[in-house]
Amino acid sequence: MRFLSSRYTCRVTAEHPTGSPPAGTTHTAYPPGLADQAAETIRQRLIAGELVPGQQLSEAALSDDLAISRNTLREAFRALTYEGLLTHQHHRGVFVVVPTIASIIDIYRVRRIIECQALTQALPKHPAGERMRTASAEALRLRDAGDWVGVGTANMEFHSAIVSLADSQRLDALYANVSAELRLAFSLLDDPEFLHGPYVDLNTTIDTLYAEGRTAEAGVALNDYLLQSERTVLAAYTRHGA
Amino acid sequence: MRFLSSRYTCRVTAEHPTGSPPAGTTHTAYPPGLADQAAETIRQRLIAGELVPGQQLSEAALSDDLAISRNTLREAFRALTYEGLLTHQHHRGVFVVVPTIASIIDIYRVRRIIECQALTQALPKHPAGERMRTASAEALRLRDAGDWVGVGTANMEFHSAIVSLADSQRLDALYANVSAELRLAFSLLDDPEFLHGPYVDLNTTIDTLYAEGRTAEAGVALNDYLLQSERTVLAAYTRHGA
DNA sequence: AACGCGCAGATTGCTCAACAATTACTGGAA
DNA sequence: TTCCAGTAATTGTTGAGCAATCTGCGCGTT
Repeated sequence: MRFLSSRYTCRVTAEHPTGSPPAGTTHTAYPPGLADQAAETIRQRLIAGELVPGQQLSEAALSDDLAISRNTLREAFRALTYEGLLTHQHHRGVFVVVPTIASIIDIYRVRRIIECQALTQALPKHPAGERMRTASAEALRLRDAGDWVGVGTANMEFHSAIVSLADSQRLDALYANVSAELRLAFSLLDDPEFLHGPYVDLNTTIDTLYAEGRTAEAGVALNDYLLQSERTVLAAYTRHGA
Repeated sequence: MRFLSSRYTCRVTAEHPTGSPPAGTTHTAYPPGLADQAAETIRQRLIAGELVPGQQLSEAALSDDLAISRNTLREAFRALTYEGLLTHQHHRGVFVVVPTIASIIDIYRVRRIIECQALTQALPKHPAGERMRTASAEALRLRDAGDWVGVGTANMEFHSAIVSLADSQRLDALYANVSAELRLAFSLLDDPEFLHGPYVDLNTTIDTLYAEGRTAEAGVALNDYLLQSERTVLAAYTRHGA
């Protein structure tokens, strides 16, 4: 079957001589396409809590609801599975991922390695610094307003900004996935004040440390931050599971 | 459309009470399924050089060649696109990714952050240490045999082992993707001796530093290693592109 | 009552054929 | 040559359909 390889139209397209799509962003073209739209819809239903961890997603029901064909929905499933939000069991169907202790530990391991390194090695005056500032300020504001779920999203934006200090599309994409998966775990715990409240002040601390150019100190502060957060989440998880 | 959400069979399956598939490994069940097989076949054709960067993959031709339907092939495309090996342009088709300077810089940025941190924070006597040892020995052996492409794969295995020191499935998966993409760039350059030769000895150096528990020194050595490798690759790339 | 067995019923895996939408190609006309 | 149709080819998406597999239920046996 080797000899068949010449069958594909082997024109090395001159359209993207060295350019080609960034290969690290959306991976899809400008008018999104139904499969991508469906994936986005499912993503938003996940963060809205309409789909809960462990729930099965029936192809027939969902394709009917989204008004797309089963084949198209399957493509969306494939994408979301690779993002870590759904699992696919052969001949059984796709399910919303249920976060485990192991996956939470894994996620925090990833976060410590990437976030701390990004912060420690960050260049001063990086554009993402502004994102950090506004996110931490927003978290502060929403905490005083009692909007704990808003605090959660602001927190996530803050950490996403930290990762983007590293200037890597691939790390940004990984973190987006990891972050979405962690949100699933939080939704399972259902105590946003306890999960997000204590870290608002730590955000501003890290924020100002970076602004002052003390990135090394900011890095260790963030490490402590994440270790504490991990302990909290795991404690809540085991308490909740019992 | 909110009220429709109850239409899906909302049984929280008791089959994976807290377990569920690891969610970080293959994402698919035991008998792989045609789409996954097709994705694997395409992957191997990529590393075999049968598919070159920039080449278009026609749905009709490939589905015919692989003896699967277009829809199934599309699922495979979706997967490979998320792995960073293919790009998808709306209404134009899928193409093998052509590595750019920017993507190479990005990949090395990821590698420095993850590999160095994994090595620096590595625990002693980690099982992956054995993988490092055998991989670096294999690279040494293959270099003396003049098998430079073999040296390349041994090198990749060595670095994959370093990443697995961090004990994170997600980092392992990310590194697998990044590594495959980098292989694409190497295939474009087509000078394995120049690209892999100089690093065989550095592998053993890092290897022994880790074995002696001097992880900090190993980490900085790896950092220099990667910086040098990046310079080499970028130089070859610009030379080749001109 | 508990356990195993087997048979529908439902769901997934995959294929095929078809059509709309878009892009690529080809052949003139200016 | 350049521009601009018109045509061909490819992708996007659908819907039906069938085989393979899983699920659940009833039934008989112990």
